[in-house]
Parts: sequence; C-alpha cells; structure tokens
Amino acid sequence: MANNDNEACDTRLTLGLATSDHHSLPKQNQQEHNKIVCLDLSIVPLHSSDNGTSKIDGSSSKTSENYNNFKNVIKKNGMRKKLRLTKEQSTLLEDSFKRHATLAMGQKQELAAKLKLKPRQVEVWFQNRRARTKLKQTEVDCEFLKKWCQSLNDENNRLKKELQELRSIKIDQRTTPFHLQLPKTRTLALCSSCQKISRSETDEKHETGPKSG
DNA sequence: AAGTATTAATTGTTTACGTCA
DNA sequence: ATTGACGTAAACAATTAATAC
Repeated sequence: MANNDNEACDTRLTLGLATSDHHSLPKQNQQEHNKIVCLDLSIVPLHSSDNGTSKIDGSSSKTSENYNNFKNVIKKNGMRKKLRLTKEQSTLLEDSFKRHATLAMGQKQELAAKLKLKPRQVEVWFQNRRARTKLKQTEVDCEFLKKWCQSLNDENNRLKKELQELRSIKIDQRTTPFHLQLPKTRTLALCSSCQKISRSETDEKHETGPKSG
C-alpha cells in the first residue's frame, strides 16, 4: 500500500474467487468461463464497495484496478470518503432517469464512461433515485388517504346526524295526533339529485325558533 | 459545536432465469 | 419431457455514514 500512512492499517484478509472479467461477457459465454477459476487473495479494506460486496460489476475485476478504485474513496483515517457528484453529473443522471427509471443493457457502462464514474456508482445512484421516487410517491399517497379519510369521517357524521333527525321525526309521528302531523310531513321532500330527504324553510324556522307552550 | 437533511454506499433478501443432472 | 437443485444477476429494502447547511 503505497499511497498513505494510515490507509494500510486495515489488513483483514478477504478471500475472493474471481474469474478474469467474465461478468462483462454475454451470458451464454459465462457458463464456460466459470470453469476457469482463479483465487484472489488480495488484501483489501472492508469499506471498498467493489471488493467487499457480493455484487460484482465489470469494473472490479483486476486487483490493481480495484486498489486504484478504493484508493479514491478511502480517507487517510480509514473512513469512507463520500463521493459528491458535480452538478453536471447529477443533471445527466437525472435526465437519463427521466427517460428510464431503470438502466437498460449497456446504458450503465455508457453513462459511467460519460460521467467518469464507476458503473457500480451509476447503478447505486439509480437504485437510490428509485427509492427516493418511491418514498415521495408514498408521501403523496399518504396525504391523499388522509384527506379521503377525513372526508369519509365528515360524511359519516353528516349521515349520523341525518339518521338522528329522521328517527326524531318518526317518534314525533307516533306521539303527535294525526291532524297535527300533516303540515310537518307535507314539508318533507326527497331531493331528486341527491336522494336525500330535506325540509322546507318554514319547517327549519319551526325547529330552530323558540317553542311556544 | 450540535442537530438535521440529504444522499452515496453497504448489506442482506427476493425474484427471475438458465443450466444441469 | 419434467423436475428439483444450484448459480447468477438484477432489483429492492433497510441501514449506515459522510457531508453540507
């Protein structure tokens, strides 16, 4: 480890089985290629994304190349250095995401080359971007459901009130002499548009106004 | 300086597909 | 021809951690 004093501190061994760049081969050729296996006993820091993970992409096949890659993302003290995308990189990624939320065949490599990033970084960006989109959509859905729930509650309350009114009218009919019921029953009307029973203005006044002995 | 939001990166799981016995 | 085991790749969810504000 030539680059830095502390960079070499993490000397945990990883045992990797790697074929020579077979992941970039077409699928039909991979099967045959899998038979040729070499043992990669390189010493790598655990934070390196292209070495420590089970997912491998075409850019991570050669040990020296790997070293150069993780060299760029490991700080002096061994901490992972976070890549900050430039505005141009973000714009280009956003543009291609707008066209397709998932990377098409070969698009990853192409984009990576254009952006001067590793294919894995492009892949990760798309994954995170999809996650962000999904989260935003979930928030929107949640808001919608909240409003819908509120309107259903309102409607429920209104119907309860209406039911109560109708019940009280029914009780009135049972207890009031028939000749006194007529004016009241006559003022009830069925609304043709909403199919709800409504009362005339005069009746409303009767109800809300002070009761006379 | 501490707290928070954002987001690149990691890890583990699921799913789909192809191959082989 | 069918089936189950196995390997691989891609996508995803959950989480971590660096960085900007």
